[in-house]
Amino acid sequence: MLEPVSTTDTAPAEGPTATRPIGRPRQFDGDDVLATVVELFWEQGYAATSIGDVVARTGLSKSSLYGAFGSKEELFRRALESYLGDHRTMIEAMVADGPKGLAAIDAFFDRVGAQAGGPEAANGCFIVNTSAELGTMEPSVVECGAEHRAILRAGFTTALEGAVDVGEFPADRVAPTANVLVTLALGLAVMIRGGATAEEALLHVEAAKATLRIG
Amino acid sequence: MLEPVSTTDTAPAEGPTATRPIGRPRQFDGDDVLATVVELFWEQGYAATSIGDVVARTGLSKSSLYGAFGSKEELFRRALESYLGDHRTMIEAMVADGPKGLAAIDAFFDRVGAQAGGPEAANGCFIVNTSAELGTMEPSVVECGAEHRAILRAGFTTALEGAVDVGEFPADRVAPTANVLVTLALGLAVMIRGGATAEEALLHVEAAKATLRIG
DNA sequence: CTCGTTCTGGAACGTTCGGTCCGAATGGTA
DNA sequence: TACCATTCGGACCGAACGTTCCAGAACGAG
Repeated sequence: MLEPVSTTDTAPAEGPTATRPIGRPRQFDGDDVLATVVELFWEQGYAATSIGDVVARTGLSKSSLYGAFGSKEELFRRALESYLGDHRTMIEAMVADGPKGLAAIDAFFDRVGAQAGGPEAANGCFIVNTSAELGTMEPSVVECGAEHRAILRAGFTTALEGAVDVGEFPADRVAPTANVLVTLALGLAVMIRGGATAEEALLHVEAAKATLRIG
Repeated sequence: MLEPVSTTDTAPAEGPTATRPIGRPRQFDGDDVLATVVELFWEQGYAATSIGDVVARTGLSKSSLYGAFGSKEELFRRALESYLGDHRTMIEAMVADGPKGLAAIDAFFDRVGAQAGGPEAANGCFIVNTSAELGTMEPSVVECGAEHRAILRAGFTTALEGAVDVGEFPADRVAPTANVLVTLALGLAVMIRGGATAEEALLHVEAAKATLRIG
């Protein structure tokens, strides 16, 4: 993951001078396909999603899929990385562009809570679902989960430090509170994925937000 | 689930006077088998566990399994219910017999945290894993998850009320804090299942416990 | 002991799985 | 235009899946 550039794995080691690939060009965009595949695995999980499902959803043929991604396992890994990248970008954007201090954290949890009980089933967080499904079977998934938590922790820490700056929050409680917020985010994700009603989810979201303000 | 009595589903409607079953008796105990099956599904998840795995682990033959439980789906449902029952019993026992007040909550989270990074992989919570894997696909799983949260909420509420009685905790914060603790419990479970190191898990456990004492 | 009923082991069923293969199609290059 | 590396669609593969079936074993009742 050196460059976030669109690549499908058969990209023939593009040198500094972008060499035009020879032979018949791909008829699909690898990143578009990956986005569709993320949706699918996110909804159904790894084991319950067959290559046939992927073929049906993407419209590609099996050989195109295997030519571009190698195997179901690799395809899944790529999907997970893609999701993680998007997630990181989103968190960083919220911290940088959104409200500051405790309001930033409110905004995050409101957004999480807004998923619950939607018309189409709410799927929680792809990484959380995958961690729960596969556990420690796949080292890359373990690493992905750890990085996911690190991203959340960093975002919460930055927001809490902003809150400290404006006197909203005691400085000595930043680190433990960031950890609590990470755990709460994971818990809410699994709760929403599990079909909690919007009311129940909202209750937990409000309780999480209230936690920040009793110092 | 009227009686927690050992039944496998082909029990011929045992009347008030226990009628002796006719024909060849079972050569296994349904509850023992179910306990083994819980382990297996807990470790591997629903979709990744085959009937062949169950046969290998239990030592039963396929026909015995199908005769007693009907299908993979029913077997899984029974396993989940069995786990939920054990979980309820354990929580109620902790509340009734263990330390009181905030110390009861400490004990719970210490116990959760102690799982992390063990020699054999820590599998988190079977119900949490299942909720994350299956989402809302199966209504009985949704219901099971909701009841799991209700059990936790009730236990935490009782413990917090005990803390209020001895002046450890403000009465007006019992309900929201119980909800926060439920969310934290789910979050920790998925984190541990995902292979978090013992250090990271302990950090989050301590942060969770600290949350209770800043009022 | 014999009968009736149930359980057991293992073979067998049709389906679906992840993955491979190959001939036809494609489009850039010369 | 002819060439050629590559991709595409779809048939195909062996293995594994969940489930069913059946002949024989096991036991209680008569």
